[in-house]
Amino acid sequence: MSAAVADDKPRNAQTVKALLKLREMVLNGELPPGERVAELSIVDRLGVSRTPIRMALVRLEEEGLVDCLATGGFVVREFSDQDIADSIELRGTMEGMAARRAAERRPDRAELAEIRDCVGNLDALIRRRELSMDDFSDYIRLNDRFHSLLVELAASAVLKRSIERILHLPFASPNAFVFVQSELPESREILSIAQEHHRSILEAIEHGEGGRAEALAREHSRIAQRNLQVALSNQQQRDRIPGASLIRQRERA
Amino acid sequence: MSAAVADDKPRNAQTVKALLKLREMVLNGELPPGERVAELSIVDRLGVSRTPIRMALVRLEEEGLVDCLATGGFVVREFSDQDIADSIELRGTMEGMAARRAAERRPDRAELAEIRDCVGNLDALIRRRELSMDDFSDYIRLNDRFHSLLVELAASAVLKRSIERILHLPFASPNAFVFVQSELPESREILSIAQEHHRSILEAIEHGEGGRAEALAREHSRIAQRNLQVALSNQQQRDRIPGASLIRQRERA
DNA sequence: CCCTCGATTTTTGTATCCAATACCGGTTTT
DNA sequence: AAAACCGGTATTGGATACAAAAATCGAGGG
Repeated sequence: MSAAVADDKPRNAQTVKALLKLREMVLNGELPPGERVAELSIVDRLGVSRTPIRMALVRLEEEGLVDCLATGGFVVREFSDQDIADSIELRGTMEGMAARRAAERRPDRAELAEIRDCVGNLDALIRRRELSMDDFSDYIRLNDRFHSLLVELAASAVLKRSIERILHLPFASPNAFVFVQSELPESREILSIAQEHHRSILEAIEHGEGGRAEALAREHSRIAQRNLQVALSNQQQRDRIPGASLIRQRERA
Repeated sequence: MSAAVADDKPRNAQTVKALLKLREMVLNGELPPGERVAELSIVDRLGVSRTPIRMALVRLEEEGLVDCLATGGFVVREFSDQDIADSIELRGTMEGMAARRAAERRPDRAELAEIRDCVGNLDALIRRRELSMDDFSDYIRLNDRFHSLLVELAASAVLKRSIERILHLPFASPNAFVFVQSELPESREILSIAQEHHRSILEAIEHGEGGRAEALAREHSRIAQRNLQVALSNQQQRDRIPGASLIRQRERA
């Protein structure tokens, strides 16, 4: 019998630790945009040697979170509002392709079971009278699941990789701005619209309607675009710095 | 006066050397798919120490050319014919987005000058009676340039990065299969069709017709799909191994 | 004959070491 | 006073050292 509990110590523990921590530090602004990332300063902060930190930095550079300085070393990349909007649009485009591919593949009932279940759960969630904070985190989980399953249904490894990579960019994830909705009076309506999208995307896939599936997935990503706009104007009202980062708001999520 | 000749010795020369060489070795099959990449074996072959090799491998893993083995180390990734087709489709999708974005941006004459020039040169090239091998390499250069400029016109850093990354995948580049055309009797006709696409994509951008530009860019990528099919059936005729790699053919390019 | 187990030998992941060079401040010079 | 110069420090890229894990291979047992 296998005695292996979840004591999974990956062989490259230090590197993944550095990668996860550094990514988090960049995303939540602990390492401000434009700041040079001195490896030594990270060494004391994380307690791992330079080597895994450098590996992690290379990965982050490929992901696009840091830039490789010509003179050597890395700086935290600055993301303009336009960059964030572009990421969302690109995600929408690629998820559109995924939806079309899924529809054209004509998956059978078994393959569709999970995503149907997911949509069903979302339906049930939305139907509740009041939406507590727990409900919102459930929503985020289910929403994430829907998007993952959609990509899975496209059955394309390269598409999957490309989409997953872009999700690491700041605010590109499908629910990066759900926390904005949760504060909006029309929150429930937005969720209903999104859920209507989910349902019809699934329907289009079931019917093999590739074009419709694609168009809907793209339209779906516009919700994120709108939430981004709201977040930006909220922030603009709060402090008068126009294009500044959204990091503060995000911490509440 | 600046005495600096092109003695550009980048600070990280070893790493880029390892990256370029390793990428080439993977792409031309010197490192066959499925083979584990032992760092030591690379050390003697390239004459650089493990550290830069390791960096390069991490980058290649992010690019998708090698996979990170759960047990540790890297293996050359296997690309199925479907993977190659998917890469082309994804490139077409993203270039479609680029074309639409370019059209919606309404670039002015100055911004369009280069791509117009490029299309003009392509026109002149196609009009020649006979196409020599030199002409074909000119075509490849100009075609590459057209696609780069298209992405440039979209003015989206994140889109640009995503497209450039996928171009590193095997046979994903816009002219990966032009060498197939060059052997085909209908070669000239295919080039004409492609050029017609180039012209109308530019026209759509000039007129601000985003949807048309997108549709055309996508259609344009179908040429690559067809060339892939031809290459595959060619190879299937030659040796009877169905899904085998296209590497042999590529070496002639 | 095949399978299992164990010792040997690679190979990896991480830490450290070294040389080169970019950065910073003070100094000098015009 | 401003700009160029210079020297010291800090930091990076690359090489190496070392320990732990994994593949390899052979012997022994079923």
